[in-house]
Amino acid sequence: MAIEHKTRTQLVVEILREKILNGEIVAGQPLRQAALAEELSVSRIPVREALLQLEAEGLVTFEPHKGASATVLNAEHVDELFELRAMIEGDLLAASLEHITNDALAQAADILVNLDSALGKENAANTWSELNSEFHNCLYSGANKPQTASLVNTLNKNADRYIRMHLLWAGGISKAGPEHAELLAFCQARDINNAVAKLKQHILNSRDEIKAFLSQREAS
Amino acid sequence: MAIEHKTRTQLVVEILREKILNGEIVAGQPLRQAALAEELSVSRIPVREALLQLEAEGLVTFEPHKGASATVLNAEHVDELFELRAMIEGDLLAASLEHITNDALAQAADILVNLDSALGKENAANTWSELNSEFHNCLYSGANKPQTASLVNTLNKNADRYIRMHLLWAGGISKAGPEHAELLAFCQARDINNAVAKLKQHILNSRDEIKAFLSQREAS
DNA sequence: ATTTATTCAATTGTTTACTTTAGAAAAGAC
DNA sequence: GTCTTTTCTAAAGTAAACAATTGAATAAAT
Repeated sequence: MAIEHKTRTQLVVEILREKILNGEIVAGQPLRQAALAEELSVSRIPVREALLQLEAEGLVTFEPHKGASATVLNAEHVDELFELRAMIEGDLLAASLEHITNDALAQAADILVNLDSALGKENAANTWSELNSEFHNCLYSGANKPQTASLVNTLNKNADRYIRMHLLWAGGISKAGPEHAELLAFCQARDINNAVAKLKQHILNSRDEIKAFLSQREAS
Repeated sequence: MAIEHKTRTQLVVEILREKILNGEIVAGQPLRQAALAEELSVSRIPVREALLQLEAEGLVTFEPHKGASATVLNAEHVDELFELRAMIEGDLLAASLEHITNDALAQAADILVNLDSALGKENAANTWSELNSEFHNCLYSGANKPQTASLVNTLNKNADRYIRMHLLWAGGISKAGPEHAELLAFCQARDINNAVAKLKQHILNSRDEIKAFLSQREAS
């Protein structure tokens, strides 16, 4: 198999994205091109291109002549983001369940086992959110809607920031475990209506927990 | 008022976007950085950055070391795109009608008049699609959902390519005129359910017309 | 003392020049 | 003659140098 040559831009995107997701780069803090370039041992060009891509993903804002910074996290953003996700992912799940394979469902079940056992471990936030994405993507694998799927992944990268924050500070979305199990059961039964309803409820519940956490945090 | 300094990248984005939307740049045709740079009298860096932004908008695909090209237009793409639009714009309209002002509705009515009269004129495709966007955005102005609104605008830039193509070759979406009028009437009556249903029907009708046109075109 | 110009430094935007990659053409092996 | 290997070229990726913009600090004006 051929070695895949990643461009410096792609590497910088991945590094910066991870730093934003895990909170190492804090929201609002200016991202100086020269500083990042030196830190990562590249020139400013790949850094600029990476920042541009991250802006398209919604993780960064880029103002001409002013510079870039990680987008700020707030309650209104959560509201809109998670409602969008509930709507679009609901649609995607419905389309997927029409054609999903038993293999995909078995794989989802496997991921669920790892997901539950990830909570106590080292680096829980990172691995949990990664497995969580895998689980959901697995359930959507039958949809055959590439644009929608890629949109969902972009939205999830934004949601991920809140989910990791919440995981880190509050120990996790309390209802996620049982909700995932129930969701999978409805999917295995190909019960589209209940599966979609459960998924939307799952997303909106996490929205509520995160909003509650955020407003509590803002108060102090 | 201060003079707004647009960066070269921004200018290149606008020029290339317009060329893609109006078909001057044909789908699949490779976009050579050096050639574009010379044509627009800039260096390759702003061209690269512009291509990256257009990729984020879905108008261009960018493959490392291979180069960029305008994304290809096809029936499956239309299907997914217009269904996404129907769902998201429906949601946006519902949210908007809760708070929309009479001023916004009056403005929408004004735009509708211009829209109808634009069809016969010179450059009909460009002005029609621009006014069409304005009309829809006007109806969504009460939503207070900035992320959703910006997503809708991105999706519409993609849809615009098909709409302009159809406008140019087939003379326009046949039912658009009366549908717009009916939609506006429901909005003025603040009849959310009927307005949303009409909007979705309007979007899905244009999907059908465009798909019919595309498959007919592929045959010949 | 407050407001308006002016200078200056930090940072971004852009160009030019250099390096690397991918894919086609040419050369060699069988 | 077909298949592998090598060479070469066009294009993309990257770096380093240069130019332009912003906003703050300073100076001037009323």
